[in-house]
Formats: sequence, structure tokens, C-alpha cells
Amino acid sequence: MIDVRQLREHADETCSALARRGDVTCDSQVKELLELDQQLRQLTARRDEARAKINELSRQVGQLRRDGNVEQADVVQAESRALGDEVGRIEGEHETVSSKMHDLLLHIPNVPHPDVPAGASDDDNPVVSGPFLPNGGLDGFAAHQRVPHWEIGEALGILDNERATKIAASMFTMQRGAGATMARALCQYALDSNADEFEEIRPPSLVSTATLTSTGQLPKFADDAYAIERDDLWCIPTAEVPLTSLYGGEILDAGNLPARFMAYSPCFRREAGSAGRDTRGMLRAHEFDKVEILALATPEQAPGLLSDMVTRVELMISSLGLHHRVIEICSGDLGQSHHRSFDIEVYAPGCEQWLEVSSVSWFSDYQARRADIRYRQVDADGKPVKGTVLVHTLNGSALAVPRVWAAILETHRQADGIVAIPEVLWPYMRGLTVLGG
RNA sequence: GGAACGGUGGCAGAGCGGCCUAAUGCACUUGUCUUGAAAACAAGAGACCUUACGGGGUCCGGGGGUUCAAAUCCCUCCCGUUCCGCCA
Repeated sequence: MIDVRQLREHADETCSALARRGDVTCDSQVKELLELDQQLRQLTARRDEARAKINELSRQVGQLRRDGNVEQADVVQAESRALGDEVGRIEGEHETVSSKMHDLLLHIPNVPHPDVPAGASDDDNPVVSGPFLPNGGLDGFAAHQRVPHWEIGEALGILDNERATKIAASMFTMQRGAGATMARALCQYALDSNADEFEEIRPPSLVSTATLTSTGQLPKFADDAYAIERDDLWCIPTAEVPLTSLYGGEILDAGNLPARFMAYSPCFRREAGSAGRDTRGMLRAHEFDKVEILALATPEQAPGLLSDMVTRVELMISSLGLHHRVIEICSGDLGQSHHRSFDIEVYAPGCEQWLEVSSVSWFSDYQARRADIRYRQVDADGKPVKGTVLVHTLNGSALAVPRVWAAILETHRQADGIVAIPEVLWPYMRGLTVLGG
């Protein structure tokens, strides 16, 4: 959520920053929020005043009873009871206003970073690095690379989506043999490559409603997540969800920032809005594996971490011999919680499209406010400063398995139909260096 | 899943309707003393909301209730420990 105090004091700036998203509802939402905020503060003041009076009167009642002055005690008691009723009424109003306000806050998006390029949709996202393609560009791929991975996978017996559909449902995938090994190798490789700075976590794959709300998936995108209603749990759509909430409700020491985590996890997505799209192969599935990297940082550390994380993903993709480009998400295409965001896309010559394999994002304090993750600052002498500050959160996929797996099949397919496994994966392949050899 | 007992400040741990504005100990911070440190002594110290910056309010696992008044009584949910059952 955005900062109500910031909004109150700099309403115009916030509104015009939000307007860059091109979402017309923001303006009225902000106005309504400010009104509710005003009401809430008045109600709080009235309630606190009445409560202070009750506390005072109750103290008197206790004293009077101890002194044996029953008559006077009854009088004061009656006065206090009347005030108690008054407090009850105010609290009722308070509750109504504050829940309205909270609901609104959960729907108002984050303020874009000033450097986010202007644009209306994903057509306006500029390429900021690359494209890194073979000589000849998109025409530089050989004919034997222009086979879609679902055909390659089936021919080599390493992809069996038909049976995945039989035992689960459509849009589930299944790799077999060396294909399954390579899927796992990719995770292992991604974890090992980031272990220099990121602590490995193996988080729960099911989380509570509160946890899924902290990262912004709820309440707005409930249809996209798998719910286990009987136990009031949700399947995580990404390890970002448990990792962000790792320190939810806690106060960290500035000395421990940035705190960096990485996790392998399965990811579950209902893909409610995209039925019938990308149904073939590995481009879109209800369940897939991913290694996520995430950082909790001070506002000062955040920009450097953002570019570091993008660079890490680029290096990983290059080391697999894949062709990529980095695009920046423009103001009109930015996700609700995002402050600034970059996508890393890999070119898949077989299905002839750029595949989004990672999205690295900076959330400013938007998620931290929801999840209540703060830190204590230290002064020049290293002594703790009074008060607390919200952390900034950043995250991105270090490696999303299915699309990378698909791009490897297509990019490294040789003239003989066999796929060369990238050398960096060899240590994890039990001696295999090719698929289908 | 069944039973019993628990959840209090950074930690440990008392309190079981009103002098709780939460004891005490440890840890912490600042003074005094000291060349410096330790020890001793003294004082202080949390979070959140609000403020006319004097204050005021909220927080004893969460929520609800009883009461003039709740850490304390009642209901409910969550979490923990131990025993039983079941399992990997």
C-alpha cells in the first residue's frame, strides 16, 4: 500500500505520479481516501478523549469504593457508563470508516519511479539492453533451430504433456528422463550461481490468506491463485510470496541490510485470464519450477540492488548460450505493486517469439507496508536511532524453468536433431552432454 | 485427530478484577567513580496512532463478550509444549 501520510501531505504530486499509469480510477480513489482519512482522524480524537475520561472516572470509582463512599461512587459510575456507550458508538463508526479505507488502500497501486518511461501498454516498453542475437539477427538462426520445442521434446521422448493432462488437467506439463534431469539441473545451477550473496531458503508452498495479501496477490487477483478452502490456505504463485513475508511484522537491524534470499519452489497459477493461449509446450502451465531471488533493503541500497539483480539474470541466461534482451516496463504496463520493473526476455527460434523468463522489480516500501517489515536506522556512531523505517523490497526470477528449458531445446538443437546441453549444466547431468544422443 | 498445560516488554519470569502508570533478574543506554576498563551506585530505555508539542490514546497471542473498570473472568480462533493415536 501507499503511505497515507505522504498522500495527505503531497496529494497533488502523488496524484500526478499515479496518473502516469493511465488508470483513470486512481484520482477518485485518492480523493475518497483523503476524505476517509480526515474522518478517521476526527473519530480517533473523539474516541481517545472519551476513553481518557473513562479511565479517569474509573480510577475515581475505585478510590471512592475503597473510602467507603458508595453513594458518590454510584454517581460517577453512571457517568462513566454513559461515556462507555458513547465510545461504543464512535468505535462503530471508526470501524466502518477504517475498513473502507483499508479496502481502498489495498486497491490503490504503487507510485511509479520518476525514471519509469511513459507509455500506455506493453507495446511501449523500450529495450534497454540488447537484443543479443547471432549474426544476422532474427534471421541468423539455422533451419534446424526453427523447430518448436514441443516437437523436439516429443521426438526425443523428454516431454510428455499428453500424459500430464491425463493425470492432472490441461496446461500441466511433464518432463521425462534427461528432460526431467535438465529441469532440475537448471534449478540447481541457478541456486549455486547466486549462493555467493543469497541465503537459500526452502519455504512452504502453501501460505495463509494474510501472507498472500502482503505481496499484493489478494484481494485483487484471487482468481489467479489456487485456493485450498478447507484449510484456508493458498498455493504460492511464486516464492516471492513466502520470501517477502519471511520477516513480516518484524523490525530488522540496519546492519543486516540488504538481506538477500533465494529459493527454489514450485509455482501454481490458475491462468484464469489466459485460457486457450500458449497451450502447447512449456510456455504457460498451471505448475512450474522457479528459482527466485529477493532482497530487503534500505531505500538507498535499492537502486543498486535492482541493477545488480538484472545483471545476474542476464549473466545466467548468457551462460546458457541463450539470446536475450532486457526491456523496461513503461508506466502504463507496470504491475500494481511495482515501483520500477525490468523484464528479461529470451528469444526462442523454434516458436519464433521473445519469451519473458524473468521480471526483476523494485517495490519501494509498498509491499513492506502491507507485510509490516521495518528496520532501525543507526547514526554516524553506529547507535540505533529512535523510530523505525519500512524496508524496500526487490525481487526477480533468477531462473524460470519451463521457458528456459524450451529455449535451450530450440536454440541448441543441432542439424542431427540432437540437443546440446549447455556446458554449465554438465555437472548436474550425470554425465550427459546431449539430449537424445 | 484426542487429552492436559501454556502464550506477559530484547530475553527470562511474577501478577489471576481497581496503588499494573506491569514486579524482579539478565542484557542494553547514559551518568558518577576511574588513566582506561571492570565492579558498584544512580537514572533511563519499546512499538503504534494523534497532538494546540504540555500531552492524550492503544498494545500482556488474535478477535469477541461481561464490567464503572480486564493481563486478570467468559466465549472463540491461532500458535506452542507434553502424552496418546496416526504416519514419512
